[in-house]
Amino acid sequence: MQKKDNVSMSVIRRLPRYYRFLSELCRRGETRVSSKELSEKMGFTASQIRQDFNCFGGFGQQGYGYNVPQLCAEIERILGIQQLHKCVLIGAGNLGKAIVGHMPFVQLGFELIGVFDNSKRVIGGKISGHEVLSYESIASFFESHHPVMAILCVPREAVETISDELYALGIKAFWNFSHYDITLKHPDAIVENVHMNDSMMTLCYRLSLEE
Amino acid sequence: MQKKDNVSMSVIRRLPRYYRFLSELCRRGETRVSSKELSEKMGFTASQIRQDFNCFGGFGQQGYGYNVPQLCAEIERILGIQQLHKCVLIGAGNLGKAIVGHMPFVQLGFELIGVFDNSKRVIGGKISGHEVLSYESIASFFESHHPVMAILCVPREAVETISDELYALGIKAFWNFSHYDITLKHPDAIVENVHMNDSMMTLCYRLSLEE
DNA sequence: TAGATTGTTAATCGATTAACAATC
DNA sequence: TAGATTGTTAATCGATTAACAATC
Repeated sequence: MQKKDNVSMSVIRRLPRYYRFLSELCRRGETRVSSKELSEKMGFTASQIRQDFNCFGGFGQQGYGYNVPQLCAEIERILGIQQLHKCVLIGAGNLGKAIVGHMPFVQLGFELIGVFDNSKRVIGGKISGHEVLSYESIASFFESHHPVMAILCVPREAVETISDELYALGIKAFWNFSHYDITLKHPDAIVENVHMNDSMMTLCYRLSLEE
Repeated sequence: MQKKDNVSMSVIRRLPRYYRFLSELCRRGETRVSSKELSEKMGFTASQIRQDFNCFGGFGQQGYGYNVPQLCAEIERILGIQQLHKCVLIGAGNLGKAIVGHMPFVQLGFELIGVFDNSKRVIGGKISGHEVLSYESIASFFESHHPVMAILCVPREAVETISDELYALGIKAFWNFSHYDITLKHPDAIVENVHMNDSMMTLCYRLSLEE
């Protein structure tokens, strides 16, 4: 039942994966799972799985294993998914549209409260039920709504300016897709860069290895 | 000048990042850089940087540092970026369009040779200069063109079927975006899943920590 | 009780960092 | 030559795995 307070990033990054698997088991109505079964399904070792869960407390029962819905709920709680952090998305191009249309925000702990663009062509239109607002009005929007996270889907040239502006307006975290190869740096802000370029180059390397 | 043949994935995953930084230095006309300078700019330790480069050979010169264009070229060579692996993209929805329009394929070591969809509405149309082909014709396309990598941008329900089909047709690698939370498993295939969901949940966790 | 499986400690493995001799 | 910086070995650190006592 001990509870580490400095859980390593290696563990944290595995949590969403556990959550995905356990949600699926839950959905199928499974009630019970052992670290051994999970290890076979997920490709981690049983030992690692027990270690990971024990960073947060003893969720299992000797001789039985883990209760699926309970474990699932615990991980959901640890991830803080019930909190619905308010977020905005900047850039209603194809990538922005794909994310607005297909990201299950609420299931991931977020609430999308605004979509912004600076192009007259799209402002005022709707994507997946969200009206596209003018980026020019974003300061007053922040004053009244206080979003904490911004998803950036804007062109390369615009990233730096926009992230600076949003940071000044008090945004706490960025999820940056914008042009695949920038590294955002803002003191105190949480930045998650989705480096598509890097991941594709890694793929290139691995293909090259095979000749 | 020793050359490890089993370079760890931790090192490989840093290579694209080195490449991005060095390309930028190159572009600016810098000719020389030391591991110390790089460490300050990139946030790795100088020691790690030297270790990393030395997995592949001695690219530097004592007392001088590294020659920027040369080092950059070496990493490009290691990553195999000049090889232009043929790839196809499946699914010409918003995500597919964003990727076709904005991924600098050639710079990343790939050549996009076909875009496929199964919707009559988009087949025959063009996105960023690429004609959208019918998914039904993909088998014959494979026979004549032999792509090695497939980018999946299709709905969740379609992922499994499509990946099975392409694997049977001889595809060697998948870059799977399709619905953010599937884990593709094909024996022998190289699979790179872009888990947007997971990355967003990690962000949620970190935001929750801050209250 | 016997069997199963956790929680937890100890051992191993691998990756990062420090140190320094080699050398430009 | 003196100063700088690599290449490389050794030390440290952290993460994973193994082992097993606790206990359901």
